[in-house]
Amino acid sequence: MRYWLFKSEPSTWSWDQQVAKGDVGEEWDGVRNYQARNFMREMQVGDRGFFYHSQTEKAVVGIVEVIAEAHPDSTIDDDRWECVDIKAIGPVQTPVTLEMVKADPRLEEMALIRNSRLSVQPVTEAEWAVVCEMAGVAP
DNA sequence: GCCAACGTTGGC
DNA sequence: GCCAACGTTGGC
Repeated sequence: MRYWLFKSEPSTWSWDQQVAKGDVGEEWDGVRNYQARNFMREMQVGDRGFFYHSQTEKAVVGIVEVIAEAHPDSTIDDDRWECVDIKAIGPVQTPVTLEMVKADPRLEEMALIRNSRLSVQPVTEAEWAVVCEMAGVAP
C-alpha cells in the first residue's frame, strides 16, 4: 500500500463535504497538473491519504482512502485529465499544521514543504507514521 | 493583498 | 527547442 496527500482549498472542497459523501466517496476532479495526475495514475484501491486544507487552515484534517483508480475526469471534455475517487475514513484527533510539519526535521523532505504548489503528492511510509503520530491516529 | 515559485503558452 | 510572458497556487 502507498500513501498520498490530497490538498484542497476548503472554500472549493472541504473535509466536511468529503465526509458528507460517506462511503460513496467523490472523484478528486479538477486537477490540471501533469505531475499530480501522474501520481493519481499510480494509485491503487486501498491506498491511504491525508486530506489537507490549504489557504486558511494549512493543516492535515482527515484520512481518506482511494476507492477507484484513475479514470477520466468527468468535469472536463479532455482525455488528458484523469482522477481517482476517494472516501473519508475519519478525522484526525489533532490537525497537523504546516507549521508543525516544518518544525519536525523528520518531515523536512515532504513534498508539502519541498513543492508547496503540488496538489496531489506522495507520502513515504516513514512520513505517514510521523504525521499520524502527531495527528493522534493509528497509522 | 502581495509575492515567490512554478507550470504553461506562444512567438521566434 | 528555447525563452519570455503570463497565469495560478499557496504561504505569509
